[in-house]
Amino acid sequence: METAEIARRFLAFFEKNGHTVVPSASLVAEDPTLLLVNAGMVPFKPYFLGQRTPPYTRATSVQKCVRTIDIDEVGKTSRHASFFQMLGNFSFGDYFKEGAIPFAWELLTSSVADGGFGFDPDRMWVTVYLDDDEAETIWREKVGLPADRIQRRGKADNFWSMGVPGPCGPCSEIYFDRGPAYGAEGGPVADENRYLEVWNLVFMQFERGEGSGKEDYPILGELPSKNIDTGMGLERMAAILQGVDNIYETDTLGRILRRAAELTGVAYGDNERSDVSLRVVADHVRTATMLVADGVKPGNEKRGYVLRRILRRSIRNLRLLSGDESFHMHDLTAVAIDAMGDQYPELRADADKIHSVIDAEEKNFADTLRAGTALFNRAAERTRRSGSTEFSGADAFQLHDTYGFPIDLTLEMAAEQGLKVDEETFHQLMQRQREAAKRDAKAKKLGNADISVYARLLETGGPTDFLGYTESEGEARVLGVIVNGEATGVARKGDKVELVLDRTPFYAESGGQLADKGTIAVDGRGVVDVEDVQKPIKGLFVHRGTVRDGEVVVDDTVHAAIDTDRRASVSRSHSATHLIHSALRNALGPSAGQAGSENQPGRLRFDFTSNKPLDAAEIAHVEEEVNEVLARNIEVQYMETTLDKALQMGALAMFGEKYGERVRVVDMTDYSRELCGGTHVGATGQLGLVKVLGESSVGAGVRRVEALVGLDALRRVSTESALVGQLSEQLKAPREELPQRIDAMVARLRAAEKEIERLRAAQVLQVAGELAANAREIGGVRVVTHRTADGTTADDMRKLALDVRGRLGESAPAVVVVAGVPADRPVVVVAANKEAQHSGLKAGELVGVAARVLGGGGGGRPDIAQGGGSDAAAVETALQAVEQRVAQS
RNA sequence: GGGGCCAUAGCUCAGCUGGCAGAGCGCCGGUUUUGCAUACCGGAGGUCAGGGGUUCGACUCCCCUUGGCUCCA
Repeated sequence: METAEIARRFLAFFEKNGHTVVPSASLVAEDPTLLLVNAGMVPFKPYFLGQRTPPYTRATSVQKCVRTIDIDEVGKTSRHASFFQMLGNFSFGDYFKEGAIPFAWELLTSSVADGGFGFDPDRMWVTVYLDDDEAETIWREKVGLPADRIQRRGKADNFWSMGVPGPCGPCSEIYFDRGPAYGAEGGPVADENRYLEVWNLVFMQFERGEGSGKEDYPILGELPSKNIDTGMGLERMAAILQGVDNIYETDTLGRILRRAAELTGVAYGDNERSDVSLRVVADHVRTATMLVADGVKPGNEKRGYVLRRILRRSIRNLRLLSGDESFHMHDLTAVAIDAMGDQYPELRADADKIHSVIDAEEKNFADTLRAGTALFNRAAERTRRSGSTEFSGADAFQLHDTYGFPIDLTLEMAAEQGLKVDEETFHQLMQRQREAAKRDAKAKKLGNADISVYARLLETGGPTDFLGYTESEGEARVLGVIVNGEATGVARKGDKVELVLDRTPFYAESGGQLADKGTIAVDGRGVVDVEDVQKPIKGLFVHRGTVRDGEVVVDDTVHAAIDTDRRASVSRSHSATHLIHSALRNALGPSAGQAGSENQPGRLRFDFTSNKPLDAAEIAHVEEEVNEVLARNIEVQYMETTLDKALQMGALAMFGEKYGERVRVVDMTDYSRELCGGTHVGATGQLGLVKVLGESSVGAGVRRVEALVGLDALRRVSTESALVGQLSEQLKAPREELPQRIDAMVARLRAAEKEIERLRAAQVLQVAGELAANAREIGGVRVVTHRTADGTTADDMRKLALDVRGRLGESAPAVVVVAGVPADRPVVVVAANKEAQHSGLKAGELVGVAARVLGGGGGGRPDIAQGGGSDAAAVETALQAVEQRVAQS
C-alpha cells in the first residue's frame, strides 16, 4: 500500500467517525517555544493546555514533523528519520479510552477491502501503564485481545507529559509482531525490534505539577475534561505494509535513495558504509525539500541552521559516495518533490523556488569546502614541517568552527597524508563552545518568549476587531493593561504600557507594513501615546506606548485615534510595493518572487528572489512602468474570499507564508492582484511619484530594491537635479556631457600624476651619479650622506639611496644616508651594501642612530631601513651622527 | 542570543615579529602555429572595504561602521 494511500485511509476512517480533517500545519511552528513542529499534536497544543477553545471536539490529521535530536542515528537504524509524518486522531473532552482503543483496533485489523490496514489480530500486542486497569479491561473485554498479549510498563515508557505543569496521563501502545526471524519471543517488553510499535494512544487524564525530569513530578488530580492524543508514524506503517525492512526502502524515500545510488554509481546493499550514506542522503534531501517548501532558508541561526546542517550533511555524503565533487542536489530534490507531490501539491507549484534555494546552498558549500581544503593543506604542511605526525585538535577545531570545514573531512584528509588528528582536544573544544553558548542562553533567559499573558487575553476577550480599513478613530473597551510583561490592570503616567482593546483602528505591524502610531485617550482621565502595535499571537493586537497623562484601567472606555498623515504615507508605500512587485515580475518573469518588504512612511524596501543583480536599464524600466500605472489612476479594490478562490483568481501569495482560510485580496485591475492584509490608497494616482533609489544584495539569491514615494520621492528628485545643475556649472559642461567630461578629467589627472611622478624620480636620481662619485672614505667604508630638497617624498629618498648604493658596487663596504623633510617632519633612509653588513654596519641600526637625533625612531632590514622624527632642524646633525657611528666601527 | 574569521588587481588568493603591494588565472600586445587550458616574451590593471586612533612610518596593531563566511545554542 502506498504511503499516500495509507494517509488517505487514516483520515477517511476518522472522518467517517465524526472527526474534522485538519490539514498539516507548516513545519515552522506558531509556538514560539519550538523551532520546528516535532510531533503530531503540536498544532493542537493550545487546546490541550486550555489556552484556546477548539472549534471541534474530534479531529484527525497527518502532520509533517522534523526532529533533529538524533540526526546522527539517521541511516544507521531502520527507524530514525529527520522528517516524518504523524497520523493522529484527537478528542477534546469527547470520547476517552473506551473510544480511542476500539477505533485504533478497528482501523488496524479491518480488511484492506473494507478500507482498513488488514493486520492479523493474532500478531498484535499492546502495552498499558502499570496501574491502568481501565485500559486493560477495554482491551480484553471490548476488543477481545487475550490477556497474555497485554503487557504493563512503567512511567518511562508508558506515561506521557509535556515536561511542564499541565495535562499528563498513561499511554497504551500497539505493537505488531514481525515474526521469529526478527528476534526473541515474549512481546514488546522483551524485544522492540521484533515487536514493532505502530501506534501510541495517549490518555490525558491527570494534571501534573511543577517538577524536573521526565518522571519526577507530582500528580495533582484528575482533569475535568479528558483528552485523547494518538500518534502513528506514517513512514513506519508504510514499511510494514510494504513488507520492507526499513523506512528508507518505502515508496517515497526509496525513490530518492535509488536515484542517489544511480547518480553516484554505488549499488545499494554493496556495503554497510555506503548504505548508511545513501540512507542519510535520501532522508536529508526529503527533509530539506520539505523545510524549504515551508519557507525556511539556509542560514546561521535557528531553523535556517537546522536546514543548513541537513543540506550540508547530504552533500557531504553524496561526495563520499561518488568520490568526486559533482552536484547532484538538483536532481535529487526533483525526485523528492515528485515523490511527496501527491500528498503535498504545493511542492510542485513551488518547485522552482525550492530548487533555487537548495542549488544555491550546494554551490555555497562547495566554496566553503574549497577554501577549507586550502586551509587544511597549509595547516598540514605546518604540522609536517614541525616534525610532528599529529594534526592538532585546535587546528581541526578552527577549521570546523571558523571555516565550516567538517571534522570527518579533516580526519579523512589527514589520514591520506599519514597524519593523525588529536580528536580528544577537538571534542574538548567543541564541548567548551557548547557550554559557553548554553551558559549565555541561560543568563539571558531568552529563546522561550512568554506569551501566556497574551494567550489568556485572547482566550477571554477573543481576537481584536480591526476597524482600520475604514476608520481612523473609534471608541473601544480596554481588555488588558500590561506593564513589564504582567497583566497589572492599571498603568499610570510615565509607565511603558501594553494595551489590548476589543476593537481598534490601529494597524499592527505585519506583511512588511509598519504599525500605526497615535493616541488612546480615556475621557477626562488619561492619554497613552501609542508608539508601536504588534500581534504577538495571531488575532491579538497589542498597543505599545507610554502613558502621557493620568491613568488607564481595564474596562475603561477609550477613544483610539491614529496619526492619519503617517497612515496615509505608509499606505502609499504599501501600494507602491505592490506595483513594484508586478513591474519586477513583468521584467524578470515569475521567478522574481517576494522575499520580504518594509513599508515606512514615504519609503519602501522590497526583497525578491533573483540570482543576478538588476542592471541600470532594468531598474529604469521598472520605475517607468510603475509611474505609468500611477498616471492611469487605477482604483484599488478589496475583496474578502477563501484562500482557494483567491489563488484561482491568480492573486499572488508570498512563498512560505501562512494564510488563514479567509483572506483579503488587494486588486489593481489588470495590473496587480495580491493577497494582502495591509492598508492601501484609494487609487494609484495618489502615490504621485515613485522613485527607485537603487538595488542591492541582501543574501544569496535575494536582491533588494528601495524606493521613495510621493513627496519624499519628489524631494529626492529635486535635490539631485539641483546637484547636477551645480556640477554642470562648476565643470562648465552641459548636463548630458558630465560623465564624459569627468572621465576625461580623471584620465588627464592620472596621466599628469604619472608624469609628475616620473619627472620627480628622474630629478631626484639626477644627483645619484654625482653623490656616488663624491663618496667619502671613513675607516675603509665608503659613505654618502645627502640632504634632499624640502618636499622630496620618503619614497623618492628611498629610491635615491638604493640607486646610489647600486652605483657604489660591492667592491668595498658602502653606506648611503639620505635625509630630508618631505612635509613638516624629517625622514631618514639608510642603505647598506652586502660588504657593509658583513662588517657589522646594518642599515636598521644606523637608521636608529639618525632617528634618535631627530627625536623619533626607525627600523627595517639590514640592507635598507627607514626612520623619522619630529625635529626638522636636526637633519644635518642626524647625518653627522651616522658618519660618527660608522667611524667608530 | 554567544563566539571565531574574512574584506588586497576582473576572478581565486598569498603578503611572517609594522619598513619596496605580489602570484596564478583572465585581459591587451608580440613571437610561436597548435592533440583537447599550445608555448615563450612583454604590458596594462590597486583609495589594500569605509572611518578614526597608535607610530617617524600602517595592507600589517587597536577601536568603530558596513558587507560577507562560519560554529554553538
